[in-house]
Amino acid sequence: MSRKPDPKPMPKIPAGGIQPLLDQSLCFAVYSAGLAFNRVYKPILDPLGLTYPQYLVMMALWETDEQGVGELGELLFLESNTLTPLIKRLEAAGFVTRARGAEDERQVHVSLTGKGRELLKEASCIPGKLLEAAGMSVEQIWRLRGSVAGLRDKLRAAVE
Amino acid sequence: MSRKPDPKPMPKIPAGGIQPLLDQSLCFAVYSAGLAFNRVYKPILDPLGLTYPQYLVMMALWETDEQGVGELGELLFLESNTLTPLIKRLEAAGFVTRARGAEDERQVHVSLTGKGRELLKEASCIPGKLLEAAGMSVEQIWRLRGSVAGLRDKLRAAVE
DNA sequence: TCAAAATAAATCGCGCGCGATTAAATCGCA
DNA sequence: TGCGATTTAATCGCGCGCGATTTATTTTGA
Repeated sequence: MSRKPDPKPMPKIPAGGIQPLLDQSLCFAVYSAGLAFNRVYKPILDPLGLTYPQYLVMMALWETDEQGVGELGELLFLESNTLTPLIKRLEAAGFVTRARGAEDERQVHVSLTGKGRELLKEASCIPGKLLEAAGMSVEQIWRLRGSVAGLRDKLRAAVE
Repeated sequence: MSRKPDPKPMPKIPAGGIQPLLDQSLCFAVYSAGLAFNRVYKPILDPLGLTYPQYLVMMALWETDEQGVGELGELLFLESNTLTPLIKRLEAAGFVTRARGAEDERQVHVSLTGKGRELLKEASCIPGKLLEAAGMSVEQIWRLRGSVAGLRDKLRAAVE
């Protein structure tokens, strides 16, 4: 078990600044990996009638049913200007219902319909398919997930 | 130097499938990290008059001037339906010019203007700013970049 | 030679993300 | 109690990503 030598040399970043290079950028790696995930998910989610962001909302609701738009936004790091039309499309597709809160009429509670709960059965095979597409061990994926989530949290902290 | 214990237990994925969970998903980590990058870049790129995808195209051109739409697409993993309007906006902003190829008139060559080359000077400080926002060592970032790019390549290979 | 196939970019429509703003309900506090 | 401040969601406009299609050019092979 010897350490594999890094195939590319690590770039230096002097204080004066450097030329930003595409394939040396972590941001571009994350950006293009996001595109790649979308392309893997597309043929898997199309038969379910979901887009990828809609799938994320459904995941949040399968985990905890009946959540407010604001709560979903905190989980997904999205605002109501993104979530409201997305959730309306999920409602139009029959997966969720939207209802104003009784105690606080500013809030809108999003709940799964029977059809929405049923969809979880068909979705349960998705993590396995992604695991195969990623072509990495569960351990590797889990470590990478932690690193990327940590990066996200650092970046979020940097803009307050 | 002892190994830090993983704060979260690694999930099992039995063959029958499991409930997909948001914060255990590598895809969501990448998705939300992408959102976070965008939010860090916004206040940095706004003064330059660039969006984040436009900045990526400029990076590609700063590295190699005069590239075809197809070449840029291969570098950035984007198609002409995304790049054409984006590049037209860069042209309208005065950063690039577009010209049909002389030998093959189907191709459109994108070249930097003087203004576009000038912009590199103001952009050279960006990697440093991002390094600070990420709050990680250069070594950590470089390793993570490699892992995420490797994941992207595996995912791309999985959809041909 | 020349028409069919292939290739490159552009066009169109839709669903995000998000900054800015608006509308409505609740809260706070004099 | 009442009125301004705050909170919550919704609305609007713009720039991506991308599937599907179109247009223009080049390549091909009978």
